[in-house]
Amino acid sequence: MRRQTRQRAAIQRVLLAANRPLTIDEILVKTRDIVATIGIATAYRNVRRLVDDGWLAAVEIPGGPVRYERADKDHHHHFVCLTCNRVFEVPSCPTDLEQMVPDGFSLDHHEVVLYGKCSDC
Amino acid sequence: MRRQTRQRAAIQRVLLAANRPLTIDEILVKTRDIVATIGIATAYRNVRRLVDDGWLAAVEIPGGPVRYERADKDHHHHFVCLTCNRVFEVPSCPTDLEQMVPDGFSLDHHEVVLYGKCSDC
DNA sequence: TTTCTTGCAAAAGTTTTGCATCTAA
DNA sequence: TTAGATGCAAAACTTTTGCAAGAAA
Repeated sequence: MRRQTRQRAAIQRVLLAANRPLTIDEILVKTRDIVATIGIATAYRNVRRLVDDGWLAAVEIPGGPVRYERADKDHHHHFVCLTCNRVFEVPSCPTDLEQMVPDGFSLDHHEVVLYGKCSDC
Repeated sequence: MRRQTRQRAAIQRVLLAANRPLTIDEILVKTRDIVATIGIATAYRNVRRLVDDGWLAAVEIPGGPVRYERADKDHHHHFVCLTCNRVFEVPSCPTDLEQMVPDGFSLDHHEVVLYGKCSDC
C-alpha cells in the first residue's frame, strides 16, 4: 500500500516547481526548505519510488550525476552549457532518426543531448 | 613527462582490440590477461589519463556504467538493444540538429543514443 | 491499532589518494 | 640516477539497508 507522507509530498512539490532536471542533492537541499529534517535515505527512497511509479524520469547527462524530472512532460531533449554547466530543455527533436537505424534493427525510442554555450554565457 | 609502461600499453592493446565500448571492470579483467598484477588504481589512473590525452572517449549509456572506446573512431552514435542489452555503433548522424538549438545558444557537439531491437533479437 | 515510512547509522559499492617501492629513460 | 608510475591499503564518495521509533489510515 502507498501512504502519503509529508516528505514525499515535499519532494513532489520541489520537482513540480523545477524548470530543469535536478540531482538528488539539489532535491534534498530544496526539499529541506519544506521539511527541514528529511534524511538523505528518504530522498533516495522516494525518488526511486517515484521513478518506479512513473512519476519521475531519470535524465542521465554524460559527465554529470543522474538528474530527475517529471515524467509527464512533452517529449523533449537537453542542452548542456559547457560554460555554466546548466541543463536546459529543448522542445524539438531530430526528424531523421530512422535513417540512422541499421538494417534489420527497429527503433523504439531515443535520447539526444546537445552541448554548447547558452545565451547567458 | 609521460613515461611508457607495460600497464598502459596493455590497456591500450585491450581497447584497440575491442569492438564495443568497455567498462572499467571489463578493461581491468582483459588487461590482467596481459599484465596479471595490474591493480585497480592503475586501471582508473590510466583510463583517466588516456581520456585526458584524447586517446579514449567516455561513452555514457543511460542506465549503465561509463564505458570507454578509442577516441579516433569516425563520428558515430550508439544503438542499445533493449532485449540483449548489447551496444552497437551507428555510423550515421542526424542532419537537422541545428534547428533544435534555442535562439542565442551555440552548438558545439552532440550525443545520440538509439534504443530498440537489434537484428538478432 | 496496524503497518508503512522515516531518520539515523552502519554497510556496501565505487573511485580517488597517500606513500613506499619500482622502473623507464 | 631520478622523476614518473605502480600496487596496496586507506580514505572519500555515493547509494542502499537494518532497525527502532514515528505517523498515516
